[in-house]
Formats: sequence, structure tokens, C-alpha cells
Amino acid sequence: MARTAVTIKDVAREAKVSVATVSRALNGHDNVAESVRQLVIATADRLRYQPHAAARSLSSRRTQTIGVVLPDLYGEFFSELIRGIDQVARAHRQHLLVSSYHGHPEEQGEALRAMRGRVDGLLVLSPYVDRPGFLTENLPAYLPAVLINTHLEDAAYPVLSIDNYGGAVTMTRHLLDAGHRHIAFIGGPDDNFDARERLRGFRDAIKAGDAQAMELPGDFSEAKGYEAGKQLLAASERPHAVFAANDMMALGCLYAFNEAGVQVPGDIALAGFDDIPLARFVHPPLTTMQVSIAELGGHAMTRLLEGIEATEAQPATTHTLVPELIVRDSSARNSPQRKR
Amino acid sequence: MARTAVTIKDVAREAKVSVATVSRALNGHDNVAESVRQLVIATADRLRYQPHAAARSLSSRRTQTIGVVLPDLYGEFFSELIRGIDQVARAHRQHLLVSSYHGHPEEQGEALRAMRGRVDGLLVLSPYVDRPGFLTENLPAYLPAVLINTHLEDAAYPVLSIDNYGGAVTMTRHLLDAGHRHIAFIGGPDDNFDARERLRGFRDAIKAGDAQAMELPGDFSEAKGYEAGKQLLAASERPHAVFAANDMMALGCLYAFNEAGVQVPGDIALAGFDDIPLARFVHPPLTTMQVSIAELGGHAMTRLLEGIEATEAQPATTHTLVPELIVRDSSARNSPQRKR
DNA sequence: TTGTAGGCGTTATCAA
DNA sequence: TTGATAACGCCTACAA
Repeated sequence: MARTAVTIKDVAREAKVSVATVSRALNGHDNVAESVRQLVIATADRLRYQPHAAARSLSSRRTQTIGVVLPDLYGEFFSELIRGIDQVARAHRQHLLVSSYHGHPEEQGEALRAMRGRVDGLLVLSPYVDRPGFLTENLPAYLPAVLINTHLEDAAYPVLSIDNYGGAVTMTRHLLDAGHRHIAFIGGPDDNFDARERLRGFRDAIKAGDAQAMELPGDFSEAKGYEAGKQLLAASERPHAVFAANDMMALGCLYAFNEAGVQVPGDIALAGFDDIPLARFVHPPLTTMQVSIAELGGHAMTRLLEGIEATEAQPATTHTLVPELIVRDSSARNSPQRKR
Repeated sequence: MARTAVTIKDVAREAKVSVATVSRALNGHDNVAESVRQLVIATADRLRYQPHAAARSLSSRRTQTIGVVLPDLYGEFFSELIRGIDQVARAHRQHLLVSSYHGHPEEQGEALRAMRGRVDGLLVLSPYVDRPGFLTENLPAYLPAVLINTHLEDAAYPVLSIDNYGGAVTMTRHLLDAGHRHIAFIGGPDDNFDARERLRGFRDAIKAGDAQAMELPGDFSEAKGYEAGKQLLAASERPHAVFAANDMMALGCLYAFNEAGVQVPGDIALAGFDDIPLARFVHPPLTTMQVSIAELGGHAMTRLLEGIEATEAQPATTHTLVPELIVRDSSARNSPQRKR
């Protein structure tokens, strides 16, 4: 049990060939005598030789690693996203270096810069607005990158995002169609682009439907949703339905309603956005806009790998995933239909 | 926007000093004239120089990266664990290379071996039994490692785990104390060590309490819990309480009960294990054993960093976290007390 | 205080 | 088909 690792030199010495031959044999080059290849492979196996990734990267200029830079690691959205990314990464034998910057721009810039020599490409999620040029300035120019759910003024990178506006319109219409003429909206963080788009969709749909609206502030957290739920119950004029900008807040809100003995959807209808795995387990199951989060991550990864393989610069295409309305009991009109 | 990155040579040329001086200045060595240091730093900033991680790793023999090898990335357990690991990692400016092997031993071995030259240490979660010596054989001998929730016959590595046995005893006693004399247990996967320990705890507590038990197979998935729940309802002699080996199964079970109109805890009490974030949101909120998953990850990371810093081999200590009983409505006796 | 040069472990080029 | 040997980009003796 050596405290130090076996290097290519050890294998070469043991097999009585040069390191060049070992490298060639192990990397499947064809200019190696078959008998020699066999010997080298056997020797490497016996010594349990494993190439040193840093050395290999330095020489081959490939790390076989993708950097994933996220604002946070908390919650089902990110875990689903990483899972989707991982699936594609594994299929292409790529490693994943994950990094979270906790919403701090400086940390994000730092994380981005620290990727040099570690990764072959970058997957970045940066859902903030009000930072013109920040990203483009901090993204290493020599690294291919794909952005997820990110708002970019200049189309310098490929972007994958969700049709938040359209999704919010669809959901609001669904609630209107169910006969709710007074709908409350619990918003997301002010500086979050997705949240803004969802709010915009809500407003437009309300206006088009000539209904009554009520808007409460939120921050995408369950706690804030709970708070909003209590506020709603205390309001002088209780709305017929509540549309939360994401599922976590919808769940917090539901908790507040349950606690107060207010029936959903009997007394008040409820809907969210994202379709996190939990959404179908709560009681009643939550109506929501389904975003295939894992798929979103997988798509982004696939797109990035293409960009890495490509010899010349790829066009900065933008792709938008359309979320699907999933109607569950929380917004059912009369007899609740179960949909899992 | 150069397609190629700035190297230390560029900085040296620009600042009219040698690369050695640049290296020293940037790494905070004290044998550099202050004026020179200023110049170097200014030049590096201007050129947006960033050291090449692979090159630095190769010469310094440090990657500033920790490898995290998990069986899977799906679900709240893993996302919480990674979050806890990340917190400590960030505090120590370490990067995280995550890898999942999807339960396949070969892939696990491969993942472990591929870490050479990529990481300074390993955090491994390997909850399987029946693989004597597998891990110790596949873990690179030259890398410090800390195992999480892993059963090891030979104490070759530090292990951090949860007191599954004790937790199961506590929960079973809680149900017994509430007056339930006939308790069903929904088990976990056969090859999962945690699951076995929880079952063992359940059995011992039942025996000590001289109560009646019923055991159903499970696999930690919500779907299986749902199935078990339906089986329980169809049983000739319905138990007074159900203890599921983890929360996900308890939720599936709860879903089956809700669907059938069976009241929890009125008709039957229910409890789980893990205290995943969801547990408190379902209706009724779930009684469970709280395991601070993020804390578990954080502890492991801290321990690993100590091992890396240490010049000599560390003793392979074993640390066990004791889960805490969280009583919520799902097992309440009479008047339900809410606890969030 | 500074520069020169060797080494980290690979891969790749060029002769032989 | 093989073996020297020069990169790859950085760090760090050792000399100056």
C-alpha cells in the first residue's frame, strides 16, 4: 500500500519499454505491436496504474470535466438539474465540477475564473437581472459555455431557458377558465428574471381576462409562501385562487391554509410553477406548470458538448422549453380528479 | 477576446521580470520587493491572468479539489448531503468533483480510480453490504478518504454514520408508548446497510416491548411505500401503526391511506425516518427520526480536510450521529400537536 | 531580491 | 514499430 502512486515510468520500466510506448499502447494508438500492447496493458493492470489527470490535462489540453456554476445547491430544482446534467455527462465520460456562489456576484466571478485548467466547458445558471455585462465579462473567453435560465442582453452565448411568461399565462388562464375571477399572485425575488417573467405573464393574462388581481411579494422560499398564505387569509377580501410563482411557495401557502382549516380547492384554489417531485405528494396534490428540470440540464449539457467538439465558434442559439400545465386536485373545480 | 489564455509567461514579459518572480509575487512569498509585487499584481490583473489549475496541481501536488462519490444524485437525501459538504468546502476554498455510480460496483470502482490527479481526498457513500473488501480494494491507497454511511469490516478509513439501530429503537418505542401494540414495518433494500440496521432496531424494540409485529418488503422508494400501504389496508388484521424505514416510503404509504379515506393518525399511526424537508409539509405532518443530513456531510468534509492536512496517517475513527425523534401529527395520540 | 533551470506526469513530434 | 525528447504551465531549489 504505497503512499505514492504508480506513474507511467514505473510501468515503462516494468514492461521494459519506453514511456512513449506505454502511452501509445494505453491510449489505443495503432502504431504499437500487438504483443507489446498486451504486455503493457497487463503490466499496467498488475501495477494498478492510473494516469495522473492533471498531467494528462496539461499535455493534452483536455480535462474531461465540465464546470457547473449554480447560485445555490438547496432544493429540488438544483438537485434535479444536476441529475439531468450528470446523466448526459456520464454518457460522454465527463466529470462534473460543481460550484455554488450563493447569490454573490463576486463569488460567482471568482468561481468562473477559478475554472481555468480545470474544465473544458461551463454550464452556468445566473437568474439575476440588473447586471448588464457582468457575466460576459467574467466568463473566461477561451472556454465554451452554455447558460441556463439566464437573461443576456448580448447574444454572446447559447442560452437554454424556460418560457416563464407563456407558462404563467397558461396557468392564469386555467384558473380563469375554472371560474375564478379574483386571483392572487405570490411573486418571486425582485432581481430574479424568471420571477419577473412569470409576474408579467400573470398580469397580461389577468388583464386579458378582465379579472381582479392581487399581488404579494415573495422570494421563492417555502417560508415566504407560508407567510403570504396567512396574509391572504387575513385579507378583507379573500381571493378565489392563488397562483404562486413557484411550487415551494405554493407548498408553504398550502401549509398555512391547512393549518387554518381552509379547504383547498373547496374554499380556495391553489397553483404553483416548476412541478418539483413533491408537488404530487402533498394533500391535495398541486396543480402546477411542469418544467422538465432534469431535461433542461441534459439539453444544456448536450449543447455544451457539441460546442466543445466543434472546431469553430458555434452560433449563440437560444432555446426555450415550454412548460406543460399539470392539473391536479388543488385547482379542481368540482369533483376532484386524481392525477399523480 | 483571445481564444487562448494568458499564461504566467505573458505576465512576466509584460512586467519585465522572470516567471519565478511572478509566481512568488502572486503566491504571497515574502522574498519579493514590495514595488515589484505591486507591479506584478497590477499586470496580472490587467491581463486577467488566472493560473492554470492543472499545471499548478502538477507541480504543487495539490488540486484544491475533493472528490465526492455517491451511489446516486436523486432525491433530497443526496442534495442535502452535497449542500452540507459544499458549505465546508467553500469555507476552505476547495472545489467539489461529484460523481455518481448508480449502484453499479464496477462504475464505482472506475469512478474511484479516475480520481487520481483530480482530487486531494475522497468522500464516499457506499451503503451496500455483501461486498467484503470491495471498497478498500478500489480506494486509491495514496488518497485520504472518509466514508459516509458505509459499513466496513476492516477499520481502514474513518467512517461517519448514523445510528440507524438506535433511531429505529427510539421510534418503535415511541409508537409502543403511544399504545400501539401491533406495528407494521416497511423495510428498505436488502443490500442496504442502513435499512438492515433499522430493521434490526425495530425487531429488538418490538421484542422488548412484547408487541406484535408485521414486516413488509420495501426499497426506499415512494412507489413501494404506496404499494405497501395498499397491502396493509387489505390485510386481514390491520396494524395500529406503521413505521416505514425511510420518509419517502412513509409518504407513499400516506398517499395510499389518504386515497382510501383511512385517517392518519386516527385510524392508523404513521412514522418515517430521515426527516427530509417534505416531511413537515404533508398532511398530516410526518413523525420521523431527524437526521441532520447536511451536517453529516459537513462533518465528513471537515474530517477529511483534517486528514489531508495531517502529515502522518490519521487513526481511522468512527463517528456516529444520533438521530432525534420528531413527533408530528401522523403519530399523535389524541389532540394533535403541531410541530413544524 | 532576482533569475536560471529542473521537475511534476503526461502526450506528441521526430528520428531511427 | 520504437525511443529520445520537447512541450504543457507552473512552482521551487539553487545560484547569483
